[in-house]
Amino acid sequence: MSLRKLTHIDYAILGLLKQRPVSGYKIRMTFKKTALGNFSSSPGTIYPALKRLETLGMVKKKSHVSKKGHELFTITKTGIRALTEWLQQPVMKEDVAKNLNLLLLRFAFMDGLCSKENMQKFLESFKLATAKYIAELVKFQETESRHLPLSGRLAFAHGIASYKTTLRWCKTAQLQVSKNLSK
Amino acid sequence: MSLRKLTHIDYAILGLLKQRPVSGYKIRMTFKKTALGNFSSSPGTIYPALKRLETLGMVKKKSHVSKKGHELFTITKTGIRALTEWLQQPVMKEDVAKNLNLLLLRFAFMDGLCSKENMQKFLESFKLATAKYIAELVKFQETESRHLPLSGRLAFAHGIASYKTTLRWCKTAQLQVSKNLSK
DNA sequence: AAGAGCATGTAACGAGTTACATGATTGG
DNA sequence: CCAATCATGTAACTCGTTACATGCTCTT
Repeated sequence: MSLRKLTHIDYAILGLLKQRPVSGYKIRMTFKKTALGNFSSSPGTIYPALKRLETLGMVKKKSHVSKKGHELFTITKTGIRALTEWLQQPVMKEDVAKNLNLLLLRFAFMDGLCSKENMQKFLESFKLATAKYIAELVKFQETESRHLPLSGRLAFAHGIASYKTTLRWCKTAQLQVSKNLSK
Repeated sequence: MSLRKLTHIDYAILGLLKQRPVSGYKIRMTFKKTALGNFSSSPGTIYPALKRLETLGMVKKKSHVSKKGHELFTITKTGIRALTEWLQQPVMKEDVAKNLNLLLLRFAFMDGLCSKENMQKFLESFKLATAKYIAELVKFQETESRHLPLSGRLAFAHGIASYKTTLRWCKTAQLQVSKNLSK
């Protein structure tokens, strides 16, 4: 029911509300001032998004704090289900290439919603997809890169270095999660 | 005149056309299959964008290759001017936080349009902005990070590692450009 | 008492997505 | 000759951006 697909911001909002109920303004400030800053914090984005989520039954107003002009939003069971489904979506290689931040956001939200096993599964497929993508990039570099001007080659090299960092991160994250798992 | 601001895709198209005249379809395939894949390659994006750029006088059809259904586009002087201005925009710290790829794209396009001195200036401010941003992230990590769950902390650590890689890249890029400058 | 910051909203606009539609050319 | 790929385009829809508008609350 109502599997109308949500936008990235919708999921980011759901993830925030999962941690604790907050107001629209708090959400805006979070998007503005924290590392989640790749999302728009403008009122014209947040408030319509909250309204959308409300009509979908994924968030609810907790209005007994009715100081007028300070409305807390809570995530509903439906919202939690949608969020969890999103978190457990398989890691696609386009995600690695185009939406890396989103993958990290998904991972960040997993605590408390996904089992450690699911987190491990996520990290493993993340790692594989990243390694595969790096291989593609390196192959391109070997064949085509000489035709690029210096700045182009350097920019391309940044991409490779960046994904290698991500690959290393996957491995350390796997270690950390498994350590946490066993204690 | 006509300083109506262009979108990111518009600039990406201009940058491609600067290298050599290509068809709309070629542009689509480039966005689809190369590392520029963060841009949409759908016809509903590319063809309207080309039309927009054409009415702005930034690209022109080179239609003597009129095999019907294969129209090459060329960049005009106006287009080159707009592209160059964009490349020489100062590096803002929001760009580092939100549009890193765009900064790299700008750098990739600089060869042939900007002087080596301008490229050096770009890299220097890029490096400073990145270092500043890393400092902010580390500060946040020290104060707030303990309140985050494990997956949140790890995701945050990815951000820091990633920007450190970018910082290192800035330095090596500076070296490469200066080497190239002296020969 | 005034101004800064908190807090919520709306309306117009532009751009990207999706889906559809068409036709030419090449390869098996 | 049929399918796949090349190649271009359009229309409906939704979302995000920008700019505006309102009112409360705290501090100085």
